[in-house]
Amino acid sequence: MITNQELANLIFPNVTETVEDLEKEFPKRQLPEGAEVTRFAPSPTGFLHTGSLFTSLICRKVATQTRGVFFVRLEDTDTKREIQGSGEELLEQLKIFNIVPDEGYMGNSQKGNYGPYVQSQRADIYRAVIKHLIILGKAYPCFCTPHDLNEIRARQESAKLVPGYYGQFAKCRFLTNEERATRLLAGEPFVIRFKSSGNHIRKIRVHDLVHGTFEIAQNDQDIVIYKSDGLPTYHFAHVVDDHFMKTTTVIRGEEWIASLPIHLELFEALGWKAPLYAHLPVIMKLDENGNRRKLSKRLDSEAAVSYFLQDGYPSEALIMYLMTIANSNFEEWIFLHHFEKMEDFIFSFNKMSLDGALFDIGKLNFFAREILAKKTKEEIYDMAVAYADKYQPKLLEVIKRSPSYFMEIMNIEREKENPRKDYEKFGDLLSSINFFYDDFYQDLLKGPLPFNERFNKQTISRVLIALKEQLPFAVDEQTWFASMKNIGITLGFAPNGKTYKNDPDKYLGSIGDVAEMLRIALTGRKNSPNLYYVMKVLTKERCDKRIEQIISSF
RNA sequence: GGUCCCAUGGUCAAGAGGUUAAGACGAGACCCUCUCAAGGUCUAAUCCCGAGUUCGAUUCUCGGUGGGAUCACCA
Repeated sequence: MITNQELANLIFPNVTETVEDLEKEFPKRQLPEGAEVTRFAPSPTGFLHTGSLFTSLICRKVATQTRGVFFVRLEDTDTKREIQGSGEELLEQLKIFNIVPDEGYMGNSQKGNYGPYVQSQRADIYRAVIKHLIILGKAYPCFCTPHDLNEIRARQESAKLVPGYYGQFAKCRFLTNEERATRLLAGEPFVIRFKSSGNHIRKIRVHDLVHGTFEIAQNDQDIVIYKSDGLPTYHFAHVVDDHFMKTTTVIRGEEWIASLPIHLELFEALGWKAPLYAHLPVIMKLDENGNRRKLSKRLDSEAAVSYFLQDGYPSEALIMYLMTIANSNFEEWIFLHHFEKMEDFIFSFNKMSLDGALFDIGKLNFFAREILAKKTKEEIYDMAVAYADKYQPKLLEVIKRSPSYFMEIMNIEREKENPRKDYEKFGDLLSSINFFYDDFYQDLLKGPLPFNERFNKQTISRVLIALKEQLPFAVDEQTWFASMKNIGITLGFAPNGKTYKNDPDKYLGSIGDVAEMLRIALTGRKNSPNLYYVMKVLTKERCDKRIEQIISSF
């Protein structure tokens, strides 16, 4: 007769640490009343997902608000899917969004007393707990091959039964310890399964911070907790880690609700108190058939946080947008606070909507414009340089030609009550300001200029020559504009659009046409910020040269 | 398919047993105007369906429908 203890020793001969030892090693945290311990637990399988940013944002917020702890744990038990370096990348990207963990995995180091925070370094801990479960008779080795498993599944499907490894189908749970030992000794590959005592006919009540209380079927699957590669599965690692790391609130995506009964049963089997759970709605996207689906990293560029970084969105804009999804009262709050100090907003789980929001890039753009409009020219400069340095060398080169010139450009109609709101991301900055730079301006001249065809070249020349005499370098905006108007009138243009429309035969055009000629001559395009300021920034020398060049090209 | 979650304009959504059913983004119109952006004013647009409870249901209950998530030695 082989006891569970003997079986456990046979499987894990070198594991001497017990669960009690571990409990001593990881005592209760000393934290203020009401402090919550949250965690973000990504797998290093690629770049940061927008949904993960959302989750980690809320984890950070909840911990900060309650003076608790937010830590990061790297879930790298799937060695096949692991992408080298992506753990560090994840951390870096979180930092860009001001989401910095208090402890845990920090990229190249680890911080805190509840580690290690990388699952592949916790093998001894998992083994100790599994050994404990085997001794308790709540876990057993399973020798079923993928082939066996497929067979079971096929039988269940044809009999229209719930698929899986449970009850009578869990063949290996009925093996005697002698049989187990014999096969183990023979070197048969195995996994360890949890011996479920649940029944899916029975329901359990579960509590969720977002969804409230609801009923769900008990788990009855003998899930794998220890893989043949010696690493735990997610379910088991979650329970063990969040227990020993003293997580109070597990905040994760809604896709985990279905496996909640497994986790709860595991906690119970180990005699541990389960944490609070908050299952967040997933961010959705409309597919080509008009159906909603979860943002997919493979199909949707906006699923990867790096997409927004590459485009040069201000990081605050994405966070602000995500906060509107997180809490329905946030938007009103941030309007009231003029898009500032969003860290002062108090997040609450019950202000969270229950169905996943469609990702709305238009709304993100709106926040981005608001945020950039609020920045000073110095801030814009710093942000632009940081962006360009990483993603757009050409932009960096242009900015560095003269930081002060760049700042003047960016400062047009900025320092006022209602600043311009035409920039939303740095990715398209260069194309909107390039005409301020002579080399780009010359490139623009290579194409046809968008002069109104109603006017011939003589007329345009006459207008430009006259205006050139009155460029606004010694006068204020009103004075200059009045003088442009006068020049226009002298040359046969109506003082405003209305006058022209009422009597189109009497005039060559309106003052708008005059301004347009000048604008095209100076900028190569029909739209630009206020001409007065554009000219000021360009300097008299440049304006003169450009006008002369246009006239002589006719 | 089983199980669970969800359901107010195009999107994000507030809302209470009786409301003209907020607000924001977006769209459209007008004003301002040298164009654009901004700003101002205005407009259009929503309670999934069916029963039940009730004097009264978009709100409560049930059923349907629709959408989503999940059913691995992945997390």
